Amino acid sequence: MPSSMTKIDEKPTDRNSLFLHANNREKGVTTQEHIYAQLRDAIMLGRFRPGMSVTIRGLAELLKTSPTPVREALRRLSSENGLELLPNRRIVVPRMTAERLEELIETRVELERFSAVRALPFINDRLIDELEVIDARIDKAVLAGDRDKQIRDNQLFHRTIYCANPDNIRMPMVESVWLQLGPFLRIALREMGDFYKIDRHKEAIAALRARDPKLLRAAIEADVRDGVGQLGHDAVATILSEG
Amino acid sequence: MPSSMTKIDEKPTDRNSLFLHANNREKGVTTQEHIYAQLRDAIMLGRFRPGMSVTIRGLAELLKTSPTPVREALRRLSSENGLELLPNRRIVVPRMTAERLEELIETRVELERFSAVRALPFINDRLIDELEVIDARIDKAVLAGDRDKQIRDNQLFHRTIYCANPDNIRMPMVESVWLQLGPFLRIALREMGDFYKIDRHKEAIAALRARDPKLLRAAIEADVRDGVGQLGHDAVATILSEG
DNA sequence: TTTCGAAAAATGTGATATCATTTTTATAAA
DNA sequence: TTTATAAAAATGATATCACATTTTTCGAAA
Repeated sequence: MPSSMTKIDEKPTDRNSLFLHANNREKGVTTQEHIYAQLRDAIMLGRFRPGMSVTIRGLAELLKTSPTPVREALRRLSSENGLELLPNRRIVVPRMTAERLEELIETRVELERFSAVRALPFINDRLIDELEVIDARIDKAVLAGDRDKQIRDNQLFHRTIYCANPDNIRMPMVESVWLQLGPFLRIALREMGDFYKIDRHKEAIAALRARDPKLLRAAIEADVRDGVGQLGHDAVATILSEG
Repeated sequence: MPSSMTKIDEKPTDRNSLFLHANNREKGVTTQEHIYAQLRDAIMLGRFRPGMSVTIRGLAELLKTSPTPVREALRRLSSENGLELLPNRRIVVPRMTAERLEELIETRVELERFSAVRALPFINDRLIDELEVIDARIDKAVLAGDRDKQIRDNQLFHRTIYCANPDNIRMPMVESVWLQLGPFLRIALREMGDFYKIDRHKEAIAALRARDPKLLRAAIEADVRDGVGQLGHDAVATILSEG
């Protein structure tokens, strides 16, 4: 486990506990954009535990800026349902329920299968080669136990496929689902261990090479379900009770 | 045509042209929330023409507030892809292309069919009665030529179905698609006239009463396609060239 | 008339101050 | 010890100011 996780593990309800690199942002990127990216990344990688609350001032202090850009970044993240603005104006990481989890998974399946098929006409061999490079990186990350890289490159793999369609308007929706699964995903991956059964990515690549929509749909669905869907109801209950 | 549209028609690229009631917001609603709702409503109802640009200060003046809450509202709307924040920091209403329109329609079909079916287990007779009341209101609005009411109540009809599922996480995505269709929808409705072929809502209601998923999917798909999908390619081209 | 360039205006971004509300803390009573 | 209550602190919301960048304006040169 990376040492950067310890603090959160100690006091689950503590806010503003920690995250990555504080302020090494490129030129031309606004503060708001930078904060948004940082927070989004942290949520995606499961740095924030469900139920945890954050404050504008706390984040501003942590990221060495004023409340204004933080507030806008939070507004965006809540628009994408990565954070929840409670009626009492408190900002929390949404809690997971078995029902919500199922909705998220089924929605991932629907959106991503469809997006893959809609991208198919735009797929070329160069892009498939690129996908194989990414997939190789994922395999290496799994072996190395590098969860962050695994999660990030897995998303990159999917994003690369779907965005082959230049007019794809579902990408923000897919990203929103990923964001909502983020706080849960980290815990799930820990519980599940690394028992990756079959490499669905290789199935997807084969389907893309064959330009076969049905195979592609099946591969994407299988991959999504393998990711978080395969958890038995008992395991889900265990994880849910935790956060 | 409501008189409230004239200004925009006169000078299509003018910004901050007009909208509804300026400041009659309920107590407890924050300024940002109010502005967000106003702008969202305006976009949904096609008050903003594709390509039109808005400014923070302009909207702030128009709505009699400071730039701060306006910026946050705009941030939210761009997160929902109802507005576009250009790299040169200008804020514009996205333009429509034939490809994007097709993506939007197909995504509506996928999302809404699925959401309807996922709501089916939660449907009760009281809710179906409610739907019939809403549908009657729509019929009346169509006859009266009240486009605003037609659009609003049509959305309410769909929302009422999908939100019967208390864990539905696709509603924000559906609303985002509606938002993106907004600026186009108004023009499309004007071009198409009122030739509503068959009342798909009544088909949907029948399917709900029968608790029949297949019928429901078919009815929802037909309704969505009737809405904007039925436009021939020529008509689309005409409309697109306009904005 | 068109094109170019500098001044002026407009605009987005971010920091700070103020206010209202909420949360927390501290103190006292049961 | 627990509960209730009031003071204190924290927090979110908004307005305002300053700054950097972009856009527009306007006049001179081609």
